[in-house]
Amino acid sequence: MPSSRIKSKHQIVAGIEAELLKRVRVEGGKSRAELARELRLAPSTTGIYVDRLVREGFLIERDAAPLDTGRPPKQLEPNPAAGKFLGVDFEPQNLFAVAVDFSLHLVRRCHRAVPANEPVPGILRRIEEALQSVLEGDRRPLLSIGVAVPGSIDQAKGLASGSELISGWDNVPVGPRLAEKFKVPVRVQNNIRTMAMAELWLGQGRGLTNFVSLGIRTGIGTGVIANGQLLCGAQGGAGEVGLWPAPDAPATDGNRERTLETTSSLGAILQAASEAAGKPVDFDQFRAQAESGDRTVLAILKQAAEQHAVAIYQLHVLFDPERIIVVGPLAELGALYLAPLKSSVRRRCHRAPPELVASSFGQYGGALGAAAFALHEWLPSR
Amino acid sequence: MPSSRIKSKHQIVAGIEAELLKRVRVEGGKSRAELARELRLAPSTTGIYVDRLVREGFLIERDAAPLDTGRPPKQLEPNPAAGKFLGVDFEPQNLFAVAVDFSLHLVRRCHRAVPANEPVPGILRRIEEALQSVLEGDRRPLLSIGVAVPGSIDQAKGLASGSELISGWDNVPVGPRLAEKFKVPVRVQNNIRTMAMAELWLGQGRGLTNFVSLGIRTGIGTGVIANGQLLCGAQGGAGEVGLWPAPDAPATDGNRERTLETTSSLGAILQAASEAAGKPVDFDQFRAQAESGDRTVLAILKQAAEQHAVAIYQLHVLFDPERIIVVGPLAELGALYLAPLKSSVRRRCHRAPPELVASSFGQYGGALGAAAFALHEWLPSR
DNA sequence: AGCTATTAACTCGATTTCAAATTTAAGTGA
DNA sequence: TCACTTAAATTTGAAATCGAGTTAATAGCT
Repeated sequence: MPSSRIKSKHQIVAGIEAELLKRVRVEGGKSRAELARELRLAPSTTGIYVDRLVREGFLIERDAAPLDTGRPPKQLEPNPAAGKFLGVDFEPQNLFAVAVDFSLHLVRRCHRAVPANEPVPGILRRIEEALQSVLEGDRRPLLSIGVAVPGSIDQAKGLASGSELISGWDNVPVGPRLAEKFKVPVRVQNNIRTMAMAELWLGQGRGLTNFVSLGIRTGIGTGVIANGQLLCGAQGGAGEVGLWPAPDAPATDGNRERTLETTSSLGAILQAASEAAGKPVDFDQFRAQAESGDRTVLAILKQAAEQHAVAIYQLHVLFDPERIIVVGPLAELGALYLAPLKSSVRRRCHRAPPELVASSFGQYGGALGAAAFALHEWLPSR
Repeated sequence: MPSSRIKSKHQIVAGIEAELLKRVRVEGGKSRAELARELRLAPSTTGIYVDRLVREGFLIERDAAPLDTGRPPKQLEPNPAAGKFLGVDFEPQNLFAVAVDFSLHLVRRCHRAVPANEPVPGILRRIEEALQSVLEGDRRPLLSIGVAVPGSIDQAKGLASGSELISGWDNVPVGPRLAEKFKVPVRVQNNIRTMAMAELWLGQGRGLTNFVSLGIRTGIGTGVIANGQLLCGAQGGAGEVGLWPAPDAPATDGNRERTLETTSSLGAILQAASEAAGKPVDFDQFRAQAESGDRTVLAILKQAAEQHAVAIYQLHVLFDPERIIVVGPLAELGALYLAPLKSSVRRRCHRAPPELVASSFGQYGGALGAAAFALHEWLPSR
């Protein structure tokens, strides 16, 4: 494997502590011995770390599960009272925020609609306000905040740029601004990618090291986990498959180029449905019509699935993932959407088709992913 | 960053030694202090490691370069006599093999033509024979062998499978077979990916952590370096962009599907040129015709470049790489190929187009990459 | 020449981590 | 009840790594 970075002792120590906490969170009830085997550390060393984490209140010891044979292990659990993390997901029309405890269980959430064309300062204020609202209500210490926003992300500086859908979205200092207000580390990440994080740690991607999530909301993008790592690209702008050409798609209004996003995003789908109905259709109406078997609506859905299938096929042969996860409102339609999608993908594949599943998160996936991202990047301070 | 694996002490030690050697190889003349800063190790620790590597004959100390101020550092160089590595690249019609010394300098190479439809046992015999021929001629110890072959790769077992172009290419035990004959560790990797390795360590990708190489030979594939790591996919089958649909391409013979590979690989290009000429055209002839300004040939080239540009644009927005490198015979055509390619890519991009360059390796890129792969995976035995 | 500034390389006591041995806490069967 | 087995947790002495301080080697200046 090319140039894996060597870490200094301090980094290693913090990394081991973080990794221990992570493993206990992901699957509680582990013992020191089990962790030692998993991390290939000496049992004695693991003991030292675990003892410290227990002493500092991050882990708690439950009394021991019986075992067929041998001394029963003392089981470890994350201490929910150790602290909490916030996650917020902003996409042009909506703002979702969550608070999770130390074991990633949801403790609070909120949703706010955002007016179209809200200027950037207003957006930032609303993000702060939403975070404040999920922050209240318990006295656990706040440890870190994850923020999911559209566009390219400069993670080091906490800046967001270049979303086509928001004017003035350029070098917006999301990270520094929130860090100053809440006095904790803030991680900024693209919101399609945080949805992939949510899948990786809580959803359909648990235990996998190679998967692709295709997010279909106002725009279309992918979050890719390869070798267990999130792909961000050199400028934090990876995953913009919405810009891929879609030459086979039916023409939309003549001026715009035919891309995956202009022809087959949720926006494009709802617009097509609105045009067919002669009146504005929102997603709930669209869903209701689809579930009642409306032919026109189902045809629109199938048409879009056809386009998505092309992209999925391409991602499949490019990444050779273990699984491809469809994320976003369409995932909530179940077989109505997934069946035509799968059959279209299968038709294109000569070899084994990808394992294709729908996300099981609702709308809060992006915010949960942001919180999970913050949690997993967070290091127990020494 | 998700679940980075914690390493045991032994792994760390071997890893540090390998990393030190790597850095000295990539850029000679480094000092202990410089290496300590780069790896964030204590100078004392670095000293211990370097001393050991010098004692064991992997590094040699040159006397000290002057410095504006301060004690001049003892410069370190890889010891070319420490050992050598072999690399071999098999693609359906050709076999390239190289021997490199410990600092990755070429010491021997050879090329063999392989008859079309050569059965698998014959292929393996020819690979062994080519390796044997570059092995001879000096007495440095052989340390490891890298093998580049088409198809999906099971790296752990050293098996290759599933190339559409070779019948019977299924679970071929390349690694075990060569390991038994040559008694050294053998690394097997897909040959498009080894070409990316060659770029990463010796070519246009040096110093980058995010780039894409697009290889156009008999087939079309990509090798992607993301976060400094090579993407292989869950089954070692990543990068098969040759299977991407190419609906805009002109029709080839009616039966075959229109994919990037069927419409725009080197094979497809030469076939189109042959049809136009009414007689078989090989690449050297094609090249001569292109360089003499033959309109038909240039039109065929431009047509292909148009298709490649679509794929490059898609890879650009998907990976957000620092650079995209075109690899393979077409890269040798220089501006004749690159100019239409670049203009076509630019036409598709609304934002900044990718930095697009041609590989500077000749045909031995794959073999060199295989050797580099073996070298970088090799660990100084303890 | 002698002094100062600067950086490399080395030395050495303190700390971390390991591997092996020991202790602990159960179940099992005579 | 009491060995015997098994596996977790802990203890312990050895090996590794660190960080701070020391020495070495050079340039520039007086």
